Amino acid sequence: MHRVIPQASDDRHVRYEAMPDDALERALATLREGGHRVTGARRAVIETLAELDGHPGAEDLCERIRQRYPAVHRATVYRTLETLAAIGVVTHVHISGGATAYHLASEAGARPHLHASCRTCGSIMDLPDGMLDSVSRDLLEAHGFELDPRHVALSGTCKDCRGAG
Amino acid sequence: MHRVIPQASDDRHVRYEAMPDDALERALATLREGGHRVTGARRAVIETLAELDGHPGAEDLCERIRQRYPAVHRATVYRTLETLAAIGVVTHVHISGGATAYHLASEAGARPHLHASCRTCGSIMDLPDGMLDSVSRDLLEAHGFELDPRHVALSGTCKDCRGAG
DNA sequence: TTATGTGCAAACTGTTTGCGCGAAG
DNA sequence: CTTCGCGCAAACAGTTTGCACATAA
Repeated sequence: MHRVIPQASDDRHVRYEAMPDDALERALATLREGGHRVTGARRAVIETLAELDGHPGAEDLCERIRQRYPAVHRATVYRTLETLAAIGVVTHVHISGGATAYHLASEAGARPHLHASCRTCGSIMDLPDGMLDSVSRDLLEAHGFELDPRHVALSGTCKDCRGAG
Repeated sequence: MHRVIPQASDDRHVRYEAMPDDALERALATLREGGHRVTGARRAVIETLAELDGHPGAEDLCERIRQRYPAVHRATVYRTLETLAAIGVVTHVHISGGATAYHLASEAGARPHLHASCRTCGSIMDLPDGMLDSVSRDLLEAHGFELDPRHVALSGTCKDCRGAG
C-alpha cells in the first residue's frame, strides 16, 4: 500500500475540526521511534481514530475504515490498536458487556480521565481522573491491591436513563 | 467402578459436605414464589453453585454440572442463571476481559460486597460493600450518574502479582 | 392439559491466531 | 534483502436464540 489516500475534498460527513494531521504525524513519529514500520493500514487507523468522536470500539473503527480503505482488514485494525496501545499512542478502556473503547492519547482535550458507562443506553461519559484516588489508596493499604482506575469503565445508570426509567 | 468419589445419580440427597440443601431449598422456594417451575436442571445449577468456591463463571458451572448431570445443557445453565439472577437468588459480577462470575446471594458469609480482579493472574477478591459510597455520592451529585458498584469488578494488580512483577 | 422449560444446533459479538505473501526499511 | 506487517480464513470464548419436544403444575 502506498500513500494514495483519497483525502476527500467532497466530504459530507467528515469534519476536520482540530486538524488530525498533527496528531497523525506525532503518532507516526512515535511509531518510528519504537522501531515500528509506518504502513498505510496504520495511517488509516490513526487518521480514523482522530476523526471519530466519542468512544468508538474496534468494530466501529473497522466499519469507518472500510468506507475509505476497504483493503484494510479487521484483524489488522485489532493488531494495530494493540501496537499503538503498547507504545502509548492510543488508550483503551474496557466496557462491561461491550466492546473495548479506544482513543488517541494525544487527542485535544484528552488528558487522562476515567469512564463510566450506562448499563441501560450504553453511553460512555468521561470523569475526572482523580475520582478514585482515595479508593486507590485504601485498596493499596488495606489489601495490597493496586487499582488501575482507567482500565475499566464504572457501570451504572446515566442521568437521562434515570429520568426515563 | 463404584464410589471412588461419592456420586449423585438418581439420588437426590447425596451430600458429602455439609449443608447446601438449606440454600437449595430456600432457592427453590423463591423460584416457586416467583411462579417459576422447579426442574432438575435448576436444582443442578443451584446445587452446583452452592458447592463451588470462589467466583465461578458460567462455563465453570457447565463443566462441573456436566460431571454429574450430563443431560443439562450449557444453554440451560445460562438461562437458569438469568432467571435466578432476576429473582435475586444469585448475584453476578462482570469481570473485565473474562467471564461473568456468579454466586448464590444467600451463601454463608455472602452479604453484599464488591469485587476487584487482578489483570495479571485473573484472581478475584471481595471488598467491603461501602468502599465506593463516597464516589457514588459524588457521581450522583456532580453528574447525575447512579453508580452500581457491585455490577462490575474493579481492575488492577493483586498483592502477589505486584510482588512478582 | 398447557404453558414453561429444555436440549440441540446454530448464530452472534468481540477478539485472536496461523499462514504465506508482499512491502517497508 | 530481510524482516515485519498484512490480508485472509479460521478459530476462539462467552453468550444468545429459534425451534420442536418434554414435563411440572
